[in-house]
Amino acid sequence: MAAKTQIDKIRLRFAPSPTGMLHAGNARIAILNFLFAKQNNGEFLLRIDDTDTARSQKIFEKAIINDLKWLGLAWQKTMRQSERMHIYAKAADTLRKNKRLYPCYETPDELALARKLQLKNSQPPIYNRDSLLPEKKQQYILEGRKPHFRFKLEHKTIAINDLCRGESKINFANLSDPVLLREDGTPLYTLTSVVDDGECSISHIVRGEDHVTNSAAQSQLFEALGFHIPLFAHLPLMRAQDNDGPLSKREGSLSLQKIRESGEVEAQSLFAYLARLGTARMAQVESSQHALAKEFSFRNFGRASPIFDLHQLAEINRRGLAATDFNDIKKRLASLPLLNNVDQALFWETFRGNITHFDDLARWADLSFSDKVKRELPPREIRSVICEMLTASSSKQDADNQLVGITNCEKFLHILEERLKLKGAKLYRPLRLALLGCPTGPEVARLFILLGQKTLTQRLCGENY
RNA sequence: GUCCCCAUCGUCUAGAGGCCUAGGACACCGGCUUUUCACGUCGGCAACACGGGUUCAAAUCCCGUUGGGGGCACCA
Repeated sequence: MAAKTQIDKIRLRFAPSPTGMLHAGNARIAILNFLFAKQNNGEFLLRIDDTDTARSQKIFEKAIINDLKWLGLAWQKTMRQSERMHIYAKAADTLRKNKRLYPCYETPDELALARKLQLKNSQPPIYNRDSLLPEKKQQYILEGRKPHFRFKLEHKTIAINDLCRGESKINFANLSDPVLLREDGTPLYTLTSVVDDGECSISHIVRGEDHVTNSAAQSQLFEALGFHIPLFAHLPLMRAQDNDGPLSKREGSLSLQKIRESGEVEAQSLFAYLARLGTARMAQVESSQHALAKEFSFRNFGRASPIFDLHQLAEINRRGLAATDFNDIKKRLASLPLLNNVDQALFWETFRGNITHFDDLARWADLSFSDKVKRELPPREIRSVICEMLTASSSKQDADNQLVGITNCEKFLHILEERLKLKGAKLYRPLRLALLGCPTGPEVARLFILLGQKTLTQRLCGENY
């Protein structure tokens, strides 16, 4: 028995169905699988669960792969269930031989009606195994019906150990025998997933708690097919902020593609947020994949379903950006307008602490370098002193006071304070309005360096000075 | 309807009977620092859903109520 759960290598998978866009909830599950595999030097596989040919689309598959790459996930192998149909047929044969697969003849309408009736009578809507009755079966066959096939669950009660939820009991009498083959002979998820997980020796199945009953039924299927049963971890589903229901059932605003295209969140920030949502470390600053993998543990996660909070995410994003090195972002910086002739490293150093989203940089670039921005010259008394000083500092004789380097700029401003007998907002607000046309922003000394003496003189003293 | 899971500050959570007049992080508010934002620092606001038990003692255990999430497809 011990051998049944023996794990030779940690191997995880993320298995989306290409029937729509990935949303933040899917991404979280993908990330958690990835991190656990990474932590244990295991493998991480991507499996496209495209057995539902009516709903699966190639464009969704591409979008999913794009989204996962954007998030920074990497995987060893990509599989497609549509390419493995012969393998599922073989597995079905095995089950038939073992008398675990039996034909059923009810139509979808009949089944739906039966469920409705059961609910009305306070009964759980469980399949009643009518097709197992010889006389019913006989009658159905005489009617010329084509069968679909169900897996016969053993009706027993077992204890399941879930890495997230701990021990819980499951009574199989409360479950319907799952349909494994459609009337047209094509296999369903319950079968294909187990066959693939078994054949790939998946060690851990990490997914949302909407799968708990699936996992129970599938554990019997793993056994019936002679596979080791993987370890299971079912995480509480994320909820949306507006409490408008679970993410797993919703599309739209929280689709990864939309989040990505909005440009409001860095992939790394989203990754870190989703990796820790539901744990007590949600807002930690250190967020490299390495660090996240190292600290990962299923025990860290609460059992209640957490809310996806955009404000919290924005805060993580802001702090992440403030800590980002120029080298890690210079490629994207180059795509911003107005920065062609600008020292971009300097620009980044100047503004990285003043942005929440990367796109905020466009506004700072505009305020810094655009001719169209309205800026106000400082009042005359400030202007006259500062312009005198600027002229002096630009002369070669006064090399000591030239506006090069942050120290010199700070020194310059302190002298200005003393000469004008002005401090704080009284002095700096007018300077800001003159330099950027905006009363807030980075240190004025930094702006001095960024703008350079010529622009500085123009904006503080006017064109004709 | 039924089965499973859950219930602590605005948010994510710590808490496995006395260490809890409930801790942390983020947000928020205020002081300091300061040249604005930020960073830093100090402080503040702020929660055990409700009702019954059990116990010398309950956020913690039990029961009920209420509330939330999930499952109950020829979807995945």
